[in-house]
Amino acid sequence: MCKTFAIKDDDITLLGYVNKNVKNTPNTPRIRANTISFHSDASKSDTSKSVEETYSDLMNNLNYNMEDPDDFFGIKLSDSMDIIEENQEIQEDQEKSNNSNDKPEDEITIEEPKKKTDLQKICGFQSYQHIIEKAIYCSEEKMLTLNQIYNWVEENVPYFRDLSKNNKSKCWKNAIRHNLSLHKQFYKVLREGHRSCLWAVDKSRIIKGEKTKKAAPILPPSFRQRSQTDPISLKAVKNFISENSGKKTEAKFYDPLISQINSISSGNSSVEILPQDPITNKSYSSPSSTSSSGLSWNYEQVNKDAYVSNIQSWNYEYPQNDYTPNYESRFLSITRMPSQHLDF
DNA sequence: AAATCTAAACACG
DNA sequence: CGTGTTTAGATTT
Ligand SMILES: [Mg+2]
Repeated sequence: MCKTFAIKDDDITLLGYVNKNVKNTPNTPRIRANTISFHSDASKSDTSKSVEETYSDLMNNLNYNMEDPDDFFGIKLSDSMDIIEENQEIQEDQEKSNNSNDKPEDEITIEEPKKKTDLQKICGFQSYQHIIEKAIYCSEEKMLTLNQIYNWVEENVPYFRDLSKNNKSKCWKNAIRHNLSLHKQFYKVLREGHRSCLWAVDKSRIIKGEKTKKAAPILPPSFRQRSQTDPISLKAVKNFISENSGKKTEAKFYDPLISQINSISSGNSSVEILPQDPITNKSYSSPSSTSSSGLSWNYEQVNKDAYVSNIQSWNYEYPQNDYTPNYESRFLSITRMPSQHLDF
């Protein structure tokens, strides 16, 4: 169902910024750019197609209305221009704040960072884990409640304090909770008579390379959420095509059951069975493992009969939740943007 | 490939 | 509704 044509040539990687309503992080827009992916209905892995072939392959498998040449899957060319300008502003702002970054007065001792991560540049801590550890280590009892961690952060990390002042604490507080729960070095100390627990740190609880087993998801491909990266304007695509005429593309095939492209391990799939998508009547192969969110898992063997009967029980009503199926499979998306952009 | 970030569903008192 | 647990897609390293 999904086929990714990554443009291979190093010199033609750039299509443009499409970053306005970054769907995946709507509250924290940031810059990105880079490879183009054509998600189409093509069913086989191809390599070395020309850009033109790739494009026509894409279009032949898609089903959409081209009547408005300025409108491509909800994004208007004019909006694309706005997007570029906004991104330039964002970049300038970031450079400015980087340059004018004299030491904040609330000095906290920070260990010499090994890596300069984005978070490091923004707030002085390498990751949320580091922030939480610091907060807990700074406490008398080496234990804090969630709310005390929030408070420590707001008192000691100007960046997050400012976010809170502007009513934008939802994301980082969520991230704190997420990290507390997810990472094994943070453990709970229950208290009698209190609703919430204390959190403590024990780094020896970290188990490196720990894997989680998981059953293969049983959901019809058509119901699976598609990439959330932004669609781009048709005009931009056409420009790209004409500018890169004849150059070779590399097609990467990936299983429709799994949407995180960069995590699919090639392993020999024990799950050859697989399903035909009842809508397209196409069949797919499945990778044996994927990882996401820092967790990795191996798929358990899927029983064919069970799988088939599951398929037969699929319900093709349009669901009303967020996981709206996208039968058209028509997204043309851009991911991983580098530092340049193309004018279109 | 692995780690991290952002977002959000969901449970529970 | 605040606290916790999880899943997941995107991004960074
Ligand atoms: Mg934990």
